[in-house]
Amino acid sequence: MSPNIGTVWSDSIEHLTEKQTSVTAMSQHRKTPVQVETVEPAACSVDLRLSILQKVPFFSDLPDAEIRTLNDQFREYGFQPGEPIYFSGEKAATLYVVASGQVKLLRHSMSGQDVLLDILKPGDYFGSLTTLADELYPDTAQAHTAVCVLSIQTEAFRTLLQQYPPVALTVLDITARRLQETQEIVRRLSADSVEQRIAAVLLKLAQKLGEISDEGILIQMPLSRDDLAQMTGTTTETASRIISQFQKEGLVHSGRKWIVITGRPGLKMIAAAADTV
Amino acid sequence: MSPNIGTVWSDSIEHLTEKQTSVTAMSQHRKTPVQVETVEPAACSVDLRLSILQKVPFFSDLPDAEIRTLNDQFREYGFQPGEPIYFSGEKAATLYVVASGQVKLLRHSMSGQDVLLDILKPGDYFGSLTTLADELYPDTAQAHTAVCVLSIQTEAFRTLLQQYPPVALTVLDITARRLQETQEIVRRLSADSVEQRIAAVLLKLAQKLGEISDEGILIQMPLSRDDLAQMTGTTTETASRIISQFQKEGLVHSGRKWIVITGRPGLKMIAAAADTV
DNA sequence: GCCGTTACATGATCTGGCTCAAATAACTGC
DNA sequence: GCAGTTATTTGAGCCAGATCATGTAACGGC
Repeated sequence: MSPNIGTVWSDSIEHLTEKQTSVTAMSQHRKTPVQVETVEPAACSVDLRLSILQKVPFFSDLPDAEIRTLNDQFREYGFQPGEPIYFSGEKAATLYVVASGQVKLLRHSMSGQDVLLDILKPGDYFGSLTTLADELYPDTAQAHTAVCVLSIQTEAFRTLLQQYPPVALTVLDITARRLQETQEIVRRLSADSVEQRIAAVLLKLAQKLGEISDEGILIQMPLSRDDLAQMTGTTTETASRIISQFQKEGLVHSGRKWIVITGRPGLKMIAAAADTV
Repeated sequence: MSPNIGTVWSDSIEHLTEKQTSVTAMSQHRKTPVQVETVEPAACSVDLRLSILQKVPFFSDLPDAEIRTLNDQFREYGFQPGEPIYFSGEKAATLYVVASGQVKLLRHSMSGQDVLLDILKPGDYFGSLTTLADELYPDTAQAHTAVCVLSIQTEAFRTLLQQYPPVALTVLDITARRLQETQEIVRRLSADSVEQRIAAVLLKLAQKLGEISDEGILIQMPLSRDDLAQMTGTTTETASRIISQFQKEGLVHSGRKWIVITGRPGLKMIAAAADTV
């Protein structure tokens, strides 16, 4: 059997915003180039709430008036970096939407090893989407940066989905897409080397959170070797070694908790390479 | 941080059907105990179609009259074991439902290694659920046994979802559930040993396709060491070694392409064990 | 019932990546 | 600016599991 193999998803970076880095034009920086936005932890303004709800892909189809109504159904919460939003095993009945900042989604193992499933950005949803079975969160959500999240009871959300079929379809699309992406991760964990997996994750993050800087594509969030390791099913040490190697090869420029991609084509080669050459 | 860890999903086997094994009461069988149902490859009867559509979780809420209408929208196809239903990379615009038999869902890697994402049973859907992006199948669907599948154009299906919001919600629930399960696989691949992964997959398959026999729970489908390896991200040899070991420990009884679970509690211990004891 | 084919088993060897360990370097708070 | 803390780097040894190799047993076809 010789099926078509290939990357199916778009991998353009055209959407990336170019931000004028006022600091260190000579690029020999040692300080993090990541711009951590300091959010008032306990409240996002009403304006922010509305603009976020509009930005949530779910609701982008809805008329403004409807969104204003929805707005009342949501509550807002702020969390500090590292703070848990909910724990795996807790009773699950709430759906969340990231308003600002980033949220980590992770699963814990008996061995103590945590696996980082995803890092969510503003507009992404998480938590309990459906009123299934036993109603316990299978994963833990944790603030990665300072975040503001909007929340709604799962039941209320489902009523809403019944009311607006197009919204339900959009939510389905997003969930189906996430399933595809997660299946690709399964494939990578089963068939690719750690080096390939790390290259792939860097490219993915660049696509998702990348920002053009004078040196290359800055992944606009704090990203430690350990985060990287938890995302690729390896150890901190190995992640560190691989990043060092990439840096030697001129593919990335990195420091403490930040990475700039300087050789996207090279990383793509590595991520896609068949071992058997 | 010390979050709650634990199995969230129900793991009962109460639903398993008990089938009177007419063959080899003395259980020293060498021939496969798996009962391969021989289906007319190119056609499932109209009755079968209706009863399948009713069984599909999507439509179980719908009144019979509606289902009869739906029936016209579906076409049916038969496939022989090993035959591809669609290939990754092909243009995707069709949604399928398994009517009878089992379907493998897999992804290919450049290295030639295939990863088995799931084995679907009657009532399960696969193919293109949503009209997303570039419309290429990211995975390959292949008949595992002789199968009969029903198919509908993705567009028609979406129209249908718009018409029946409760159906859309059910589809969403199923997709969300699959996402959860796939994330659990990611966790296992990242954090568990091969032995644990194989034990877990056996239990999962037992829950899904198990049938009580006089010896234990028979996984009612052909299941080779290679299938097992592709599901757990290991090699055929290692899978074989682990099964041999399980057999020595009295946890399973197995032959060529079949496995009976004789020690469910033992397997559960292994699947759940923290390495650090 | 025999033969060819296809799974499966198992030994021997090799290695990518994990573990353990210890030294630096970057940030933070004061 | 200094001290303490936390992230990163790098080395050395080790091991689970991959690879390579070979033998054997089950099954299907005729």
